[in-house]
Formats: sequence, structure tokens, C-alpha cells
Amino acid sequence: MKPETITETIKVACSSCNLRELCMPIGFTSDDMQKLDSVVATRRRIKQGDNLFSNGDSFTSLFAIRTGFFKTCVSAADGREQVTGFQMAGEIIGLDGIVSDYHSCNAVALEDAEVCVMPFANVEDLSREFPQLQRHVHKIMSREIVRENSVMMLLGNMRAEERLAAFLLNLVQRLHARGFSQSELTLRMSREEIGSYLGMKLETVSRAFSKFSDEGIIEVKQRYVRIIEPDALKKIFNPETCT
Amino acid sequence: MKPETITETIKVACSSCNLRELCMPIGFTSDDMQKLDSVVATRRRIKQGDNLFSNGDSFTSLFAIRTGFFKTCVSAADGREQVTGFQMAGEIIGLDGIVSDYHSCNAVALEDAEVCVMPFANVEDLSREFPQLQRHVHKIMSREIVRENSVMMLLGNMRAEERLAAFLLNLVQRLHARGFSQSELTLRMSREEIGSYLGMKLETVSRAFSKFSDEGIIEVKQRYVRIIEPDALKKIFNPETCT
DNA sequence: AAAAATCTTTGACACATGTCAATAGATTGC
DNA sequence: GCAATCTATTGACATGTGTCAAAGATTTTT
Repeated sequence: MKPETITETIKVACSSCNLRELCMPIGFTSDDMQKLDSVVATRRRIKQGDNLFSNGDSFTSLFAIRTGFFKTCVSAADGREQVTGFQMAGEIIGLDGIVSDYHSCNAVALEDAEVCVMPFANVEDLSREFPQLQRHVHKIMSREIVRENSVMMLLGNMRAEERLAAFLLNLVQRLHARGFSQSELTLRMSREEIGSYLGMKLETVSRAFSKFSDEGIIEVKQRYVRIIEPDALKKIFNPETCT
Repeated sequence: MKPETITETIKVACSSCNLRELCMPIGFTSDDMQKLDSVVATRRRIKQGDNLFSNGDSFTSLFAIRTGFFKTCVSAADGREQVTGFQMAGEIIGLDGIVSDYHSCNAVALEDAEVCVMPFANVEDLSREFPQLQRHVHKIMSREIVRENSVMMLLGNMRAEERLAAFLLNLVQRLHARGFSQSELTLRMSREEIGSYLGMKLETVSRAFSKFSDEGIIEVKQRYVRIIEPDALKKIFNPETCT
């Protein structure tokens, strides 16, 4: 590998991005589209294991993931870490930084990644000009609030197997929306990271995987997972609504 | 204006509201202030136990709490409830509704309350006109995301007593910002509601209160709480940074 | 004022998950 | 290609919190 600065900048255009439907699904005229392109200043590559931003970094931009996979996590003063989310192509990270002008969590690339850098000043300027963009930004933030509400439900009320079932269903659903298989996936995160997200220890995650596997609900081989009985997973997550 | 039942409408002005510093802390000229007043359409009274909005209600407005105390909660299909937050005067609720145009949680008044109704269309219109308001709305949403991140840390990594200590410290801190005592408070929620928020059963909440009381850290008499040793609470919540 | 309902406290015991430890499998570096 | 380092699995046991039950408090209803 040749030494390169972590930040490689590439000029790009939203108007020609194949993730547009996910990232900025706004009904724009092609004229407006030209202006939208100016939200994105540059692209940036992040190597696996590197941080896109860290707790305490000053906040200037939101990031739209083009390729790759991230986790965001917060840490307590005593070092305990809590993974607060896993993000994939088309999703926006960095919203935590808006309130105080610095980031309060770490965003770590779980595989080599590329993001679109959207200086927040640009986002706000264009939002005032384009009500549809404004609405879209509001929806992205609201969606994150609603997502976190349901994680709180998982952490506060669900048992280990329910949490893992919900986690797997959520992952494949999002991957499927991106054109991947509905039944197969390769986890980009370790058992420990899954556990941190779901509020359980890695051994408990592993045991839950093994249990699902023994019951024929899924096939697991390390980080490869095939969902054999999606309905059984849904039933574990939510016993009431599925028959 | 027609006479109301539960919803009593009162015309009011942000420019003369004593909660302005908390709710809309924006450096406005008095001219701009006049326009800001038009964000708030009406006020509405909610009786203790009534819902300000419910899961499934269509979303039209954000609500700024003027007086009273609320909880927000989500429910799973099988009826399990998760309290996602407690809100007091000067705080904004309803952000969950933006993403899908309907609410995904319930907001319940834990005491008689009064809220300012801010039709979201007004908020968006004025946001495009006033960058400071736009920024403020973004900060409110980001703050909620960051708050939920730290609740995830509580639920995923902390033990019962750490959760309760963090909860009490957070409550008094917010009450203090509103001019109340730093050491005394009257809880507006039951042990069960505290437990739901903190991911533990009401008995565990009660035991943790009793433990703190036995140790002389707090004085508890039902819903009255006096914090005798705030430093001890901080140490429980975060053993590393204190001493 | 008595009765009923609700909320809180406390005890005894159960159990889901955490902790510790050993092994095996996968990946990385030399 | 082999050692070193991660990562995942599995077992045995510990423990924090949940469950169930009973008795006081407190508030509401009659």
C-alpha cells in the first residue's frame, strides 16, 4: 500500500449519483439538481478501522455514505463503549454534532469506505432555498430519533434472542433495499460490536446465534449468515403479530 | 374561534414568554420577534393523564411545553411499553412525527399541562426566512439524538444503581435550570414509569431508592426526593471522574 | 369517614445473562 | 509456512435483576 493522506478529495455530483434515491430522494427539476450538487463539497475515503470523526472533533459537515459500513459509538468516562448504530450506503452520519458544534460520538469505518462531505453551512443555505431539501433534512433527523426510540425499546424491554432477531431483520431489510439478498448477509461487525449495540456480552450474542442455528432458523458460519426461516425470526422478535 | 372541549385555545406571543430563553433562545431583534410570534398558533391545555398526541395520530405540529410534565412512550405489538423520555417546561415534543407525517409514540401529561402549538408548516416557513430559527430547530433535533445516545449508554452498559443515579442527576439539573432547587424534587412519575425509562422493574427502582436512602445519599419519601450527597450520586454514575 | 384502588416497599426465590476459562478457527505478519 | 494475534464458540458457575407475594402508604371514590 502506498502512503496517502487519509483524506482524498474527489469532486462529484449528486445529480449523477446512483444512491440519490436513498440519500436525497427529492423530486427536483434538473435545473434544481445542478444547485443541489453544491451541497457536496468533496468525497473522502476512510480506511477500515479509521475514524471518520471522533468524540470532541469540531463539527462542520454531515457525511453521506457512498460505499462502506460504519459504526457510531459513545464512550463513558470509565471507558465503557456503547455502539449507537451501524450505518451503510445512502445513510447520513454526523447529526450528533449539530447541537454543540462538536461531535459527541465516534464514527468508525468497519470496512474501507467513501463518503460525500456535506458542509453543514451548505446544507442550511440550500435548505432555505429549497423547501424540499429542508423537509428532507428534517425527515432524516426525525428518522434517527424514531430509530433510537425503537432501540430503547429493544434495550429496555426485549430479551437477548428478541434483540438479535430484531437486529438481523433490520439489517437484511436495509440491505435488501440496496439490492442485496433478503436472506443472506455478511456481517461487517464482530460479535462484541453487535453485543455493544444490543446491550449484551459477546458470549450471549454467540449463544443466541448458535441457538437460532440449532433450531434451523438461520445458518451461521462466522460472519456469514443465511436466514432460513424469516418468519420464525419475526415471531421471536414479535410473538403477537405473527400467527 | 369556536369554544373548545379539551383543547382550549389562547392566543399568545413568544416575544413576551418567560420561557423564551429555554424554548427559543435566539438573538432576535424586536422586529423579528414579532414575526416569530406567528410560529405559535395557539395554546392548548392537557389534563393529567390525557394524551397530547398518540401513536398513529397524524403529525401537524410540534409542541413547546409551557407548564406541566410529560412522558413519551412507544409500545410494542405485544403491549410492552418503553418510556422514551420525560419532558418539562421549555422542551419541545413531537419531533418523532416529522419523518412519516404521523406520530410513532404517545405523549402523556403526567400533570395538568399547557403547550404552545407550533404548526410544523409555520416552523419550516419561518426557518427559511430566519437562519437563526433554522439553526435552532436543527439543534433541538440534534440534542434529542444526543440525549437518546446517552440513554442507550445507560440501558446498554450501566447497572441499576448507575441508571437511577444518572436519572436523578439529570432531573435536578434540568429543574435547576428552570429555577428550582438543586437538591429537592418531587417526582411526577411512578416507580414503574421510571423503571420503564431505565429498563428495569419497579421493584428494582424501589430497591435502588432504598439503598441510596440507607447510605444517606438521598432522602426519599414516596415521590419526594432530597439529594443529600450529590457527589456520591455522581460517583455512582461515573466512578472514574469523581475522586 | 369508611372502603376501594393505586402506589410503594420489602422479602424469598428463580432465572437470564454475565463472568471466567479453555479450545478452536480465522487472519495477519514475518 | 509458521507463529502470533484476533475472533468465535462452548462449558461451568456466579450474580444482578426479575418474579411473585404480602403488607404498608397514599389517594380516590362512595
